[in-house]
Amino acid sequence: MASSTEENYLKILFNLTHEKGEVNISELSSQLGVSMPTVNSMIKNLQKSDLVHYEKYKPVTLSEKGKKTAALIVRKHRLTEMFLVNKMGFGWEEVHQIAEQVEHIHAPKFFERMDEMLGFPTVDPHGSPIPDKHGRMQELHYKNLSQVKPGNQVILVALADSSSDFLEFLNSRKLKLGMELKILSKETYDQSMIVSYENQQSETLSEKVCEKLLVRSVE
Amino acid sequence: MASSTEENYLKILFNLTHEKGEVNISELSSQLGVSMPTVNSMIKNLQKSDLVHYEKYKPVTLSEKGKKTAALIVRKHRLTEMFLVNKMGFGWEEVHQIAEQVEHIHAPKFFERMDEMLGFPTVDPHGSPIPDKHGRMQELHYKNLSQVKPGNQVILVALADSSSDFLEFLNSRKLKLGMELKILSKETYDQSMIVSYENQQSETLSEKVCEKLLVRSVE
DNA sequence: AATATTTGTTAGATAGATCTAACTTTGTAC
DNA sequence: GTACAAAGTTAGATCTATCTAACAAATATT
Repeated sequence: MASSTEENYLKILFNLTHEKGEVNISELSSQLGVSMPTVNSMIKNLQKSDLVHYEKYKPVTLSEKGKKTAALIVRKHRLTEMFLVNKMGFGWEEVHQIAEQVEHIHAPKFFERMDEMLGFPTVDPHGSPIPDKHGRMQELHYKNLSQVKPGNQVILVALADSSSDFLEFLNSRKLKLGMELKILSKETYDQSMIVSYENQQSETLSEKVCEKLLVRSVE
Repeated sequence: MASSTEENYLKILFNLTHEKGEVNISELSSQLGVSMPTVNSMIKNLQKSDLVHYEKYKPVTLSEKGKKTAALIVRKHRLTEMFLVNKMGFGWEEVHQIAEQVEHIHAPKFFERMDEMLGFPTVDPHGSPIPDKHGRMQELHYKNLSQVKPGNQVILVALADSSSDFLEFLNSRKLKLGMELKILSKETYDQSMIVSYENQQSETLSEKVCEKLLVRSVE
């Protein structure tokens, strides 16, 4: 069984694979906050356990076994976040650090009970999909708000950044998942957007923010 | 901050101190499932961090700092067990292994929320006291059933053994905390007792079992 | 009291996860 | 296409938590 450390490598490998497609040693190194030689030697371990494919100087990829293992850790993380928000009254900006620890607990029944109590959710509080108990995750490819043309109306369905800083920013602007957003205009100079929502509130959102807001069109 | 390993040493030290008064290296060794030299060296570490007092060939004792640290770990363990039973529908025989992992999570708010949701319980599902958030634990000194004379009536309030084997045995005899028990007779040969309870059910309980059932007199 | 048993200690080895320093390979830029 | 920068690797050290083997102290037994 993988150690917590190995589980973290697999999880980050899984997330980076979905975000950027390719994962190299230096990216892992900075995401994990450890030196490159450390990553290098750990990747060799994971390779010995058939969890990753690796060739010198090439990007690292998860094996099928590694993908499944990683997906099940991500599942535990996201179920935990959902449980903390929906059953324990935490704000979405508070749950990441806790889930980061709970995800390493080995107790299938514990997570099955969470799942049941939550009514088998398919996404977490940040709109990220929750892999099923076999480690299968539906790939969701949403547009981000910065690609939407002024005049259009969309629904905020997920976030490309779940850092507490960003979540607190969204709280301060009363932005929540599920909201209908109307793009009023876009500034050509800095790509910032003026967006109105819900109770006619309207806000200016920088390009940096718009890129992290994932949306789908209103049917 | 103490590692999970150190936390386990402190917790077992705390529990053994309350159960047996004195704690020696060999007892720790068998309870933790590690060799005596390992315990010896870890105790020296804990001593450096002022968590225990130790002199060669003498029993180990917790310092004030160690007591508090240990009590807070026990608090997390017992709150978790209570949460699993009362809020997540687990049986009392299933929760120990899970709590064993959850107790090492560093997230004060997580346990405060559990505490609130549970209505600030003072004992866990096995009747053991839950230390408060300052690490203070009320000492409960219950009699055990084997010391009760035939003819008397008592209430089952706690267990001196929370192993799943014992808990499953209690399940099979429908024994639960809070039940009123009447001692009908005691066998002089093997100290086994015939006890009746609730719906007039009556059972023979061996001395070994009676010693693990903690009771108080009916007022 | 002498001896045997249990308990505890010391020394030295190992495995996991990390680091720094030094070197190599790959990719980029002029 | 050489040269520089970025990315990756190797070697060797460190720290934690563990082990076994050998020895020493304390306790129990006769």
